[in-house]
Amino acid sequence: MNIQQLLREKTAEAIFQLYNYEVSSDKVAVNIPPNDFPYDYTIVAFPFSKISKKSPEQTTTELGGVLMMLISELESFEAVKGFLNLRFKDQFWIQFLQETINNNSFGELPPTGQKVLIEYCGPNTNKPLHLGHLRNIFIGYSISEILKAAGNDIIKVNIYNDRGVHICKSMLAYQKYGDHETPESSGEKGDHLVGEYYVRFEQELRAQMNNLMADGLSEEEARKQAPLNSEISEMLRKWEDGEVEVRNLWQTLNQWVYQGFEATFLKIGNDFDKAYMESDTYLRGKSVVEDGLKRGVFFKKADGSVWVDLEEEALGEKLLTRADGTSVYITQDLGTADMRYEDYHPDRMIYTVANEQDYHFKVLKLVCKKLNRPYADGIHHLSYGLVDLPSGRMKTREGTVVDADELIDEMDATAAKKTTELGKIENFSEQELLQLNHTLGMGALKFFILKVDPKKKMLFNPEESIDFHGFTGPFIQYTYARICSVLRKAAEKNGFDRKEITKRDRLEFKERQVLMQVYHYPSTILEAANKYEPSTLANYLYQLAKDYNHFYAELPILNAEDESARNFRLDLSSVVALIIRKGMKLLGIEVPERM
RNA sequence: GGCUCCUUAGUUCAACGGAUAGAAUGUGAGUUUCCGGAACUCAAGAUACAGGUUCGAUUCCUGUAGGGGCUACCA
Repeated sequence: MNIQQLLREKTAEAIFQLYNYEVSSDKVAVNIPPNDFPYDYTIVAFPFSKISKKSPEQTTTELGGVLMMLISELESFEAVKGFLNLRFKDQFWIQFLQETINNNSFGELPPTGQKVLIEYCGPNTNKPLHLGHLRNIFIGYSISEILKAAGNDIIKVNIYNDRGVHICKSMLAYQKYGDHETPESSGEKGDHLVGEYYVRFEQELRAQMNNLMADGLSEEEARKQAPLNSEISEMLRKWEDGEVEVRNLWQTLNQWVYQGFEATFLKIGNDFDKAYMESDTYLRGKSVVEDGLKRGVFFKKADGSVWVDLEEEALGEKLLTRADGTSVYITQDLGTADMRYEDYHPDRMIYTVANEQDYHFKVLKLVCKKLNRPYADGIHHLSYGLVDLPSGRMKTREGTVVDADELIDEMDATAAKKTTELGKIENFSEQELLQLNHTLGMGALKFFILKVDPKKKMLFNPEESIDFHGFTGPFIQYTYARICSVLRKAAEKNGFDRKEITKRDRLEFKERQVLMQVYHYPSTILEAANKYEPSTLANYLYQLAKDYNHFYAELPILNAEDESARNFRLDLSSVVALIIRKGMKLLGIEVPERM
């Protein structure tokens, strides 16, 4: 059993013994004291002095005395005010290492039997991915891996927003100005090529509007009257009617975009189990709305538009289909949700979508409930904060959007520069060097993003390149590479056999510190999974690497004072390396054996 | 305007209602011929403001100031 769990239960037992009073064990606070503290755990005993009707010190002391009798692994305790500090025997921790060194599945939690479907990425198919998508993808991918480690079955899905007005914009611009350009002929990545036509459309539209506004029209009027706008509406109509020429154009451009996206996914090490297309799900959504209308869950206004009344929930009235019968955003989501449930019957459906859509997902869940969908309660909006620039939000109009492919290339280049400067890579082949720089560049980028609590907005400054020192991915990767180096040397010298059981009778402070951090790995996985927070794991791994580096700086390993210390420290090192490798993997980050 | 989220060192991020609010970066000063110096050590530096609840508040409640988001028959 987990120590903190044990302490909670034994504390409840002790309080009952002492004062004949029942406290629920999950209300007992067990903390981990500050890092340089000589005690392992702290029980907050202030609340018990009300029960005992004695001073906090006295109550805490009495509790400590009883716990010493109830838990044989305890070595000592100390009562400071209402804080009960507990120290476990060195032997307890040594034994923990011995068990862990032979446990290949350390940190993999038992199966929950739950099936979880997680959606992330969700791009429009009219322009390339940007930094915002990267945060989304890194969070989505990492949470998937973390939930897997926590014992769940995971289905990772993408949703392509592949139809609608915005898609027609790039199509129309290509039709007008494209001149049969292709990714091959232009040498450009498909998503970037299509994105250029999207921008081109906006420029041309702007020009038309400016002319109209010069004639005295308001901006709003100009937008309505611009010829390009009616052409867009016409194209959308043709698309909905399935007109062959438009559909072919649509297919062609979208294929280019998908190929571009795939190339990016490959570079960042991302993959999906399935992709849904809104062009497939929106019709289904319409029939969901019709069905709800028949059942009286929704209502129709005089103009023919369909609404749901959410006044009771203080969310107002929400449009579900337009007066002309066409679908809106939420219509598609209703169809998509049904299809996913049919496909997989998941216990939970997670939507990784930015917090600007908090309202939308509240409504979606509520509407699903009103429709009595069996999956309604399992809907969870994994709402994350936007990535801001120093100037504020990224804006397409102002050209401040940070392109994903460019950023990835820059990270590789920065890594290459650092690697060359440090000059530790003599024996690397060209291929290995490229691989290493990409590993480090992606490690820096992913860690930079994932170390921040997803719920919070975060800031990215394009002027300053992402750091490789301090609280970073490369810091942890370096720690791993250095451990590998030590283990290699140990193997060369004495043929160190990890399976040999470590014998040790007492611990140095730094050893104990690392060991305790190792101990907390499984509970960190569980916490990260429950809170949907890769940042919890990222922070943990950084702390582990830091603790290890302190240990490494202070105590010799290969030249340890005796054989048992040497073997023990090698065991400890290899367990830390294992956790770093597995833990970073859950963040989507690889670790190199040399760097 | 209505709803909602946020405000912690110069800067970027931490802290189940618990001890002296942690890191990183930047700044200054250092690291024994020692297993990898992308590391380690030391110093200075912060809870927007005013109340309230509590043995105890960065955390919970109320108000003020400043900022973000939503408030489309866009997605």
